Amino acid sequence: MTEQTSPYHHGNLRAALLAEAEAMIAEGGAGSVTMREIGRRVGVSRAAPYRHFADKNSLLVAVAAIGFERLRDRLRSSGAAASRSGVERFRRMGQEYVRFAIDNPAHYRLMYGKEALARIDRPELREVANSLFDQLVEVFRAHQREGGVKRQDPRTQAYVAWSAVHGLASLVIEGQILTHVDVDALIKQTTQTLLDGMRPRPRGSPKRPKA
Amino acid sequence: MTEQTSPYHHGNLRAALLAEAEAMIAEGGAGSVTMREIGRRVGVSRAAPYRHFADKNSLLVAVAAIGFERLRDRLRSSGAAASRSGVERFRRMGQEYVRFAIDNPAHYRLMYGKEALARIDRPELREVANSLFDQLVEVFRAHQREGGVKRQDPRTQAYVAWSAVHGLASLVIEGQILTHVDVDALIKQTTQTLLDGMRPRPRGSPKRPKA
DNA sequence: CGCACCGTGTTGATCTCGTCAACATCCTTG
DNA sequence: CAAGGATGTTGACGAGATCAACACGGTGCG
Repeated sequence: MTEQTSPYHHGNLRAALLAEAEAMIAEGGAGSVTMREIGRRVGVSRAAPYRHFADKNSLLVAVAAIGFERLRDRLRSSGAAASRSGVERFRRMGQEYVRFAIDNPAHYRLMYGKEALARIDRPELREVANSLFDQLVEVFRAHQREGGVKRQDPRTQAYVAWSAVHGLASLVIEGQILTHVDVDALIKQTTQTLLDGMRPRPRGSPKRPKA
Repeated sequence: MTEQTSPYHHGNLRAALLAEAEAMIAEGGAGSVTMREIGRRVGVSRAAPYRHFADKNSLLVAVAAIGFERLRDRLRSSGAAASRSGVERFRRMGQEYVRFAIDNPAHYRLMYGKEALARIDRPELREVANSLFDQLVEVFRAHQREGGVKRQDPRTQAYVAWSAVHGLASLVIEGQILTHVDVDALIKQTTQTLLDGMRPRPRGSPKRPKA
């Protein structure tokens, strides 16, 4: 396996390209990714990548899809590892979600940036993103059974929660939140607000407090 | 003023460039913007834009800044026009915020996409974005006085709310939310959840319901 | 065993871009 | 009216995305 004599055929170019692309994204953002440079780094010619990806966009879509899978798995394991309490589990997942974005800002941006990935609808992406969402829905369904949240369409709840964590993650990695702010506290505040806002009303629900 | 003889000097190129750039962004996204094409459309040479913007990125930053101003003003007037009730005002603003993004997806994306705007920190952008945020903080401050929301750092509340609406807007324009979903309902659900989650506890606050 | 074929790589060539440099126009001001 | 600055123009570069034609190597068939 020790191909020191640079064999004509790489052996596993596709995987190498994906890995290199991911590395470049982490280093300089998706904008710094170049088919030529990727080839250079992997040690192949500029056109070689085209044997594995129709075009640059396809390569980026593949990288983005990998990101979704990774995020999904990370949330899955963090959810499973959390204590039994649905609340705690929810909190934990929210935290992991934002952490993932902070740990991989450029990759995260790519995952959600339609701009970077041309405007075509890529079924592959939609699919893996949906599997992430479905996981969230499941959490709410379970949480409803525990009585922790209001009984209503869990998908709506999932969308609201997803919006909140994705929004926070996005604002943080785009530098919109002042640096001196305690992000962890903000995450907690966000998940807590969501939970409180979705908590079932004891009985007669006074829509307005008073004013 | 009817310069039919294509005068050597355009007269107001800078403004024309900004307008054209914005139009191109609306049409094909920020990625479709090209210095050469902008010049072409406006009727000047490819290098002319460089007399008004140091580089492409500067032009885009200027367009993004305009977007923030517009969004800020839109929120301002929608807030002012709303009924006196802080709750209603808040709801209205959230709705306007998401609507703005839906009405100008590519522009909105540009505003928040560090990727599209190189990674440099542009003070101009930060400033106008902050003025938007400050406005939100004010709303919470006022709402606290009315007793509509918990008394705590209003900036934290503003961040949480901003995250939620920005996240929702982002997911919608990136196509992450299934098309058949009622976005307006989702907006309402989001603002309501936030309000409920931030409502002051009557008295002894039972952190956990029971389980 | 020898060869046609397919999957992979390679180099050459084309087209679009961003941007800089040198030069042309105008307008304003002294 | 001439100097100077602002605003435009064309020519030239170098980087990139791709496509086309051609080279390598391993495989399966006769």
